[in-house]
Amino acid sequence: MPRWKPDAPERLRTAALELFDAQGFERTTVAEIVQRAELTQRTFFNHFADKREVLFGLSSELQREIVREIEAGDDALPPLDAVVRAMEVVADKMFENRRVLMARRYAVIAANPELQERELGKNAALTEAIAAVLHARCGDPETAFLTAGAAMLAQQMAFRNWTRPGETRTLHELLQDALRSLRTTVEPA
Amino acid sequence: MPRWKPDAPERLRTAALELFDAQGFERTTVAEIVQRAELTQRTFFNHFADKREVLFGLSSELQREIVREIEAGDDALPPLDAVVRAMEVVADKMFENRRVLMARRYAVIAANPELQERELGKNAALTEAIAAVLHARCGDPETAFLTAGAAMLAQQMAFRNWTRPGETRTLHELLQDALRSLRTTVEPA
DNA sequence: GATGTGATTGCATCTTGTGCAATCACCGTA
DNA sequence: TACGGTGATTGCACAAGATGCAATCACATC
Repeated sequence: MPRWKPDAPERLRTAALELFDAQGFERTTVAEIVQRAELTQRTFFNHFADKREVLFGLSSELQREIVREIEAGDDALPPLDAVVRAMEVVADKMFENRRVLMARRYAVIAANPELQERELGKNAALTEAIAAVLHARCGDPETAFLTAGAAMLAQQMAFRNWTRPGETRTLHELLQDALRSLRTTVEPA
Repeated sequence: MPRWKPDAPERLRTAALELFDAQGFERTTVAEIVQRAELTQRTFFNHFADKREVLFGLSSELQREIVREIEAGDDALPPLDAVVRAMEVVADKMFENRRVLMARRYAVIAANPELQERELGKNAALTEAIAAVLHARCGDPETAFLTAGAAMLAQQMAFRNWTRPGETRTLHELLQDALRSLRTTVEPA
């Protein structure tokens, strides 16, 4: 007989998502989450720095993968294309098979300002990480930052569309579309 | 004899900035802030939704002004130029004369993740507001969002440089530079 | 002089988040 | 088998942030 039921973090994550989905983030207390997961508050805060963080377990892995993919990618590609290409690869690997889950999670985040802020923070960290890789690879930090920011803009747009109900295209395709749109939008008249 | 010393919100803002600057955001309690401002905690939370918000008094005005300036601006300009132009005008009006104050505030924000998240949230709200104006004016919401996002990217870059110690160019100039860099960066090879 | 308004306050209470010490199944080793 | 170390979990006390509600009282209005 094991001392504890296994995989506490995952139990907390699913309990939290279910409750947030059902009653909203603010009207859900950590006490409720840990009760449903059969754990204690102290354990919750052992695994997650704060209440919001329970929704962002994938983001560090996402960042690692994208950085890795850029570094492994084609050196000859223009930087912006290289980054978006990496995003496409990672999207296929990490997102396409969990579309409904991601959409549910995204809806929860979209419904709450605190969670949106956290999401923006994660995106900003990812932007910096991408900029750092580009800086190391090509040169000038400003160009690196702008390239990373532009890629993230395309990613945001693609992701929004991907989670829209009724949308059937893959995130991969939507990323390519978004990059094209971005280019024609920014292009000097 | 007036019942209270005047301008409670402003007293809270300056007290907070001074303390955050001196000891950092996390090591400053609301109790300390209100003591320095000769008010009570309850009054603090009457004026500001939370502890962070005390640093973001300008952002609603900023958003109003930028939106107004876009609406009043030259209709013939390409959208991205129109937005950046509006930002330049507002920068001249609201920022150039408070450079040191803005830099101090920015340093405080840059030193704390919670404040950075709030800043990102304000930026996102501004992006949406700009996108809404463009959407109303030109058409397609996706293009509007990408244009707004691109302009904000340039703004972020310009602002970073503007608050760098030793930088002497105006935010206006830096915005134009940033837009040029962005265009050459995103441009297809 | 009576009355209503609104900024401020006090108090009770809830929630989030942290530090610290204790528990005890599990694992490797003698 | 016995023994000791490890590490995930827990309990408890407590600081700080945040909210609801009722009370105060200078000021403006009539």
